[in-house]
Amino acid sequence: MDRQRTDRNEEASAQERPTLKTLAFMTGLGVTTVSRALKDAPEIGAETRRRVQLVAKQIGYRPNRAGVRLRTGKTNVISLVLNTEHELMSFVSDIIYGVTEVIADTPYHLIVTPYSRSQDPLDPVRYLVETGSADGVIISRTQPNDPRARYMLERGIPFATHGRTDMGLVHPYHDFDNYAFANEAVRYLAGRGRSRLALVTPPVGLTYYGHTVNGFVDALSEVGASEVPFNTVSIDQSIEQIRMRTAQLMRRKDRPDGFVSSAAAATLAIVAGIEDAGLKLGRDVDVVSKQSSELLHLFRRELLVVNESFRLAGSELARAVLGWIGGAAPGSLQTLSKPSEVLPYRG
Amino acid sequence: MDRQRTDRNEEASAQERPTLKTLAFMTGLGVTTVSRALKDAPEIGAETRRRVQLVAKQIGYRPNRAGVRLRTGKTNVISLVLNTEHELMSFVSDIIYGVTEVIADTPYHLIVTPYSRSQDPLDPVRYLVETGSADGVIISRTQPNDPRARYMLERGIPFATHGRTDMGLVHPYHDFDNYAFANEAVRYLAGRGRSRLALVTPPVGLTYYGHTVNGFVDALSEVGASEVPFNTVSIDQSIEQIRMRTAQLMRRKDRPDGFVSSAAAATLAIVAGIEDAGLKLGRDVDVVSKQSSELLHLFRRELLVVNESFRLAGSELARAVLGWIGGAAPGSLQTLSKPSEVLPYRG
DNA sequence: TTGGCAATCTGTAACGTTTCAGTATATTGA
DNA sequence: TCAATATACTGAAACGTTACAGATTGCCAA
Repeated sequence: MDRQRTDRNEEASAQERPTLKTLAFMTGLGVTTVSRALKDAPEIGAETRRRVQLVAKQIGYRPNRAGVRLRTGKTNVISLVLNTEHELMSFVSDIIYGVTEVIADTPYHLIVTPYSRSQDPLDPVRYLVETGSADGVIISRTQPNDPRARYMLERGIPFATHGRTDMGLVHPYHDFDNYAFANEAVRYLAGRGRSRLALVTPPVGLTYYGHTVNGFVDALSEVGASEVPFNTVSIDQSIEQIRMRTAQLMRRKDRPDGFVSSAAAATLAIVAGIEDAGLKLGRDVDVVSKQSSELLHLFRRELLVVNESFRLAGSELARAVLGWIGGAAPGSLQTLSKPSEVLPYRG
Repeated sequence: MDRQRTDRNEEASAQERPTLKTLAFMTGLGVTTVSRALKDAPEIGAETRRRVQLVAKQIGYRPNRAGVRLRTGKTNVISLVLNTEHELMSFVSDIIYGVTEVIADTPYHLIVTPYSRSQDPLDPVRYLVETGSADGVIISRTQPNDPRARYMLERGIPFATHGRTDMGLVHPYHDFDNYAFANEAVRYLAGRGRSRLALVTPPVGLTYYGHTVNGFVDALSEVGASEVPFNTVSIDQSIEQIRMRTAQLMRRKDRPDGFVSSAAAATLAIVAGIEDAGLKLGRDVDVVSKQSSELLHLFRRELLVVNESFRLAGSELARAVLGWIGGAAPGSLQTLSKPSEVLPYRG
C-alpha cells in the first residue's frame, strides 16, 4: 500500500504537504510554469510570478528535497567529517555551532560523518563522494600532503579544510595562525624572564604542527632563549600520559621554566604534572596556552592564555564551502585568523 | 543540460554510479526482480537472489538515497536538535559520538538541527516534521510538560528525549538518575561532616531540575542537614555570574559548607567564587559535582565528582529512536542510568 | 487433456522535481 | 496582409526506487 492514502487524483482538500502540482492546481497553471515562477525565471510574466510566489508562501510550500536531489543531484547537504577519538570536545561543539550559524538561512542541512582510529581518514570522504551524499565537505586535522584534499580536488567536489595543506594545490581553508601564536608566546615568556622553554606540540603529521614548531623555534633564536626538548608529548595524548611525562620532565635539573601549549586540555595535564613535581606555576614556571573557551583562568589564575575561536572557524569554513559551491574561486576562500594577545590574569 | 553526460541509452561501460538498472542489465533480470532480490523477498529464487547480491557487492552498488526517499518517504536520517546557547560543550561532542557509534553500521545519517534563544524550541521540531526531513528525532533539555514531545507524539513521528517528561504520555527516553545523584551527594557531604548545603541546580523548567531538587531535599531531611538557599544561580548562567554570586554567598556568615553542583562548568565558577571569598576548598567547604569528562580532579584535587556519560546517553537515545522506527513499543525504549559513586581524589 | 495453482519473474506507474522541446497568442516588420 | 518573432505558458520525459498487477512456466489433480 502506498503511504499516501488520500484520494490524490484530483487534489481533494487533502492536508498532505503541498507540491508543485498543488500549486499548479490552485493557480490554474502548469507545474512547469510554477516551478519556473518560483525561481524567478525570466520567461514568466511578472504578475504570474508574483501570484505564484504569493500562493506558495501562503500555503507554506517547501520544495521536496528528495525530488530536487533525484532530479538535479543537488543534495543541499554539507558534511562535517570528524575523528571520534582525537577531536577536542570544544572543537566539536563550537565548530558545529559556527557552521549551523552560517547555513541557518540557507536550504542546507549539516550532517556529521564520523570516523575512528581504526579507519583510514580517507574512508568517510570516499563514502561521501561515491554516494554523492553531500554538496560540500569540511575536514579537519589537515596534513601538509593531505590525501583527502587531493581526492576531493580530483573529483571536483567542493570542500574546505580546517588548517592548510602544502601540496601546491589551491583550495579553500580556514586556519589559525599558529606560527604567530607560538612566536608571541615565546616572546611573552622571554619578557617575563623565562629562557628554557618547552613546547607541547600539536599532533605530529598535521600541518599546524610544523607552523607551531617553526614559530616557536624562530622566536627562540630571536630572543636568545633555548628549547628543552619535550618530543615525547603532543596534545593528542591522554591526560594521564601528558601529566606523567610532564612530572618526569619537571623533576630533572635541566627542566624548563616555561611552556607553550597548543591546547587547553593538555594544559590542564601539564599543570597537574608541574604540581606533581612539587613546583609552582607562576613562580617556578610559566605556561602560555591556547584555549577555545574562557576556562583556563578559572583553573589557575597564573596561566597565560591566547584565544582561538572554533566557532569562527566553523563559520568561515561553512562560508568557504558554500562559496565554492556557489561558484567562487577556491583561491579566494582562504582565511587566516590572528591570535589574540597573550592574556595574563586580569582580576 | 542533464548532469549525466554519458550515453545512457544502452548501458555503455560508463563509470557512473551503478543503479538497479545497471544491475538488471548485468544480470539479465528486470529491475523489479533485482530490487526484490536485494531485500531478500521470498518470491525470488534462491539462486537468483544470491547471484544478484553477489554482483551488487562486486560492483559496489549502493541504493540512491533520493530515489528511496522519494518513493517511500523514508529518509534514513535522524536529527539531533540542539540549543546553540545552552548546551554544554561536552554534551554536544559526546552525545554526537554516542549517536554516530550506534548508527555507524546502519544506513542512517545524522543531521544536526540547531535553534537559538530567540526561537521557540518547537520551531526546529516543527520544521523537521513538516518537511519530513527525518525518520526520527532526538531532543534534549526536556521539560515535564514538553510541547515538542506532545507534538511529535500527535504526528506519530518517532523520537527520544534526553530526560523524562511528566505528562502521562509514554515515549522513549534516556535519563540520568539525578535524584540519586543529588541524594548521594548530600549523604556523602554529610558523611564528611558538612551540614549546611547549597545546590547549584539545573535550569529551572527542565524535568531534571525537579529530580535534582527532590533528591537533594529528601536527603537533607534524611541526614538532618539544612539547605542554604542559592536560587539565584543555575548551571545555565554565565561563568562570571555564577562566580560572582558564589563569592557573595560565601562572604555571608550563614554561608554553606558544602555544594552540590549539577555541571562541571558551573563547578569551575563555584570554586573560583569560593576562592574569591578567601575560602579554601576541602577545608572550609566541600563540593560534589557531576562531570562528563575526567577533568575536574585536575582542576582541584579536593573536588568530589560523580560521572555522567553523555556518550552513553547518545548511544541509548539513538538505539531508542531506531528501535521505535523499527516498530518496537515506545514504552520498552526507556533507560535510566545510575550515577557512579562519589569519587574523591585518588592519588 | 484440461484446469488450477504455485513459483518466478516482469512492466508500468508513481513519488516531486527540472529540463527539453514544444505550442499558442500577441506583436512586429515589410 | 503575411510571415517572422517575441512572450508566456505547457506536456512529456527523466532522475532511482518500490508497489501493484500481471505474465510465463511447469507441475499436478481430475
